[in-house]
Amino acid sequence: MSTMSETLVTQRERLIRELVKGKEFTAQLQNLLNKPLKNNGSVSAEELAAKILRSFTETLSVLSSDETFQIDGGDSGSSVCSREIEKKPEKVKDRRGCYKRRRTSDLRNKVSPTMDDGYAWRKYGQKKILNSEYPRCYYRCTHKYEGCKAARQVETVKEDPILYKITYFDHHTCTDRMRAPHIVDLDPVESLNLVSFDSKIPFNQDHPSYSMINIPSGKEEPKRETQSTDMSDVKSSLDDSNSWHKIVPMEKTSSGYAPVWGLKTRPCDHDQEVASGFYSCTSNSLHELDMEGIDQFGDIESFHFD
DNA sequence: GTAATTTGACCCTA
DNA sequence: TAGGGTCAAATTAC
Repeated sequence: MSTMSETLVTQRERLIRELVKGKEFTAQLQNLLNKPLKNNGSVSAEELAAKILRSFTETLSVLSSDETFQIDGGDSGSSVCSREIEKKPEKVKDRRGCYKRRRTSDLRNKVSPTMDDGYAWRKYGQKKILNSEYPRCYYRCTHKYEGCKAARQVETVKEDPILYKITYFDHHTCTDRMRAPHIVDLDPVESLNLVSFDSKIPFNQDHPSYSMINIPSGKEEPKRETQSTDMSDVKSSLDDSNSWHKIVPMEKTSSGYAPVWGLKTRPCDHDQEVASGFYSCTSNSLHELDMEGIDQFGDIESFHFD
């Protein structure tokens, strides 16, 4: 018995060692990728990639060689257990052991004025949270039963009830995006920053935290207060000097509110690069939006900037 | 009829 | 043991 626990400890140590190595190699690779022209002389990107691969292969081999660490083929969060199939005669099913709590390591947080990120979500629960006046809503990907493990939790931000705090778990393995904007294919946390078709605030409401085009979409929430179905309305809304702000969500910063992002290939003088290839512009006078980029369904295919 | 949402119960974990 | 995550029957919407 003690031999078994000793083996387990050894296995754990190996796992931790390998994962730490993998993390270090990844950090080095990231460094290299940030400075592709300035190789620091120590290791090449190829070598690092090979090391990372070896490290994770080793980790996986440890995991798969021991029953204790068998990777659960099912859902990391909830799962339908065999007990359910056994159809107990009791009115209340015994669900003990039916699900595991979702792991918290692979989660991403986002505060957004909109819940919509282009994916199709199915709500499966809602909970009142202690010391919070707003409930937390639980969603999983509509394609869960096709194997997609993505899930998210949505909460109204206490300090700013027009905003949602969205926590994403796992990544979509399904490819279906209900009505995704065709700008770039990013993680939901990123992509929901780009364009949204669903908001808590009616178009033109003068709230400091954000403003954006309220483009009609195929499936709307019934509670929508206003929506424009005429693209000329959208275009006219772009004609004023704040047009850029109309399509760019504003984010709380230490100095007030600022545009969060913009997808541009060519920055202007006012721009700050907020991520590689992404610029946020704080000027009011600027870039004309090419409306040809918006198709008849309201999907934005591309933006053209002057 | 089917799909989505609501909601109370169940159960895991800190 | 309380709080929170998930299940699943009931209800609602389409």
